[in-house]
Amino acid sequence: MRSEVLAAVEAELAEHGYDGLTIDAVAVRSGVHRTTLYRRWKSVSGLLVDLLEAGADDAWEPADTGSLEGDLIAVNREVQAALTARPSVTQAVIAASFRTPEAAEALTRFWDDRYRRTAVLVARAVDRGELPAGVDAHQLLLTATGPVYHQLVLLRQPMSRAQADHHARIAAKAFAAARAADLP
Amino acid sequence: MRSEVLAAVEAELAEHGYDGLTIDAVAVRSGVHRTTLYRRWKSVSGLLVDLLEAGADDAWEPADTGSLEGDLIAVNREVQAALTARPSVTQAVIAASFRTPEAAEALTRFWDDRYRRTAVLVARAVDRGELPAGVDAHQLLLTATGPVYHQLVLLRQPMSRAQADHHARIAAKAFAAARAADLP
DNA sequence: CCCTAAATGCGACGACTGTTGCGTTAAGAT
DNA sequence: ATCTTAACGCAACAGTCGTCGCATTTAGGG
Repeated sequence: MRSEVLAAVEAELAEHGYDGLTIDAVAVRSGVHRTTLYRRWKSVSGLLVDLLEAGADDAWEPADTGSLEGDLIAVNREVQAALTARPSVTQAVIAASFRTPEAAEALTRFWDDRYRRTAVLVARAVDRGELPAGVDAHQLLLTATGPVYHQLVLLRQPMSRAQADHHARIAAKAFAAARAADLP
Repeated sequence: MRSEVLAAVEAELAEHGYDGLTIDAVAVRSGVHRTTLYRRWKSVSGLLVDLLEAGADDAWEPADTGSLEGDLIAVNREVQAALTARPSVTQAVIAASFRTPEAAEALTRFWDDRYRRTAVLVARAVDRGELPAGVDAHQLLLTATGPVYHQLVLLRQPMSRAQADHHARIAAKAFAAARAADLP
């Protein structure tokens, strides 16, 4: 039952986008009654939150390519792919997060978890001597991923995978350069 | 009449936020009839778009501090201030942009204009020899402002002015470092 | 096999949003 | 001053969203 409903949500999302996503459409497509949807998921945002959490891999961890630059490129490619997918569940939940607090909380929980897990690649880079100890992992990841999110979500302009790669390299070099500048 | 309505929109925005912003509330507060609001502004998004365009300074231009780093810091401080203001019209329009195409278009027009104007500080830096010719201004500005937007709008976490400054410095150094790396 | 409780289907209802037709008012031109 | 036109106020209306009461089904335990 849950899977049918979530599949219907995804299909509706692909066809009509977030602003065209309605409970009734999900009901008729999934064959589940309106009332049941309202009772179990409360709202459209609730459906999207469940879809997000259903798609969240509990075992997810960032790729280990052997270099900070490579790791950041891998991260940025995942971000770019998630935001340009059709339909993009991430984009939909972002949209929903501006309407209901539940979606906003689910999204911050999701990102909080992801950024926390991704921090290990910074630790690895420190161990390799690519970065100085004490680097703020969140700040570094923000430098790498922030431009990608901003371009694709807020500015609503295209960003190729190559450009996403480039921003990853900029972040890697910027923080490595900071280290070089600290040396005598 | 227009100014009273926009003032009412801003006041309602401050009290109830975007998701609590309703046409009726604006009508009673401004003393203008519902129907008139629907006819002239079409929707809540229309009101916010008008508020954004009313607040947009036609003569705006980025500060000229004499250095790329200083200029980017000034830009990031404006962004940070706009996003943490109470109420933040920018945040409200961003929220509206996920519901109606009109708001999305108005927002991209606004940012397109701002980023285009801000590009002059990159040209100045090139003239001063701080940056190599041919630097992609948009990419540089994205590196500086992207993290600020992402942190404050999507991640919904605080970012101090000092942190915004830091991201401006990172961007300045990253692109300047790229130039140094190109030199023999 | 039956009994109980939880979940679902169903129809109807109230609340809210946006629209329309019509009368009234205000502004500008001759 | 009068006429014309556009904008506004007003009330009623339709469509949609979310909720509620009740009947039906399903699952689990005695």
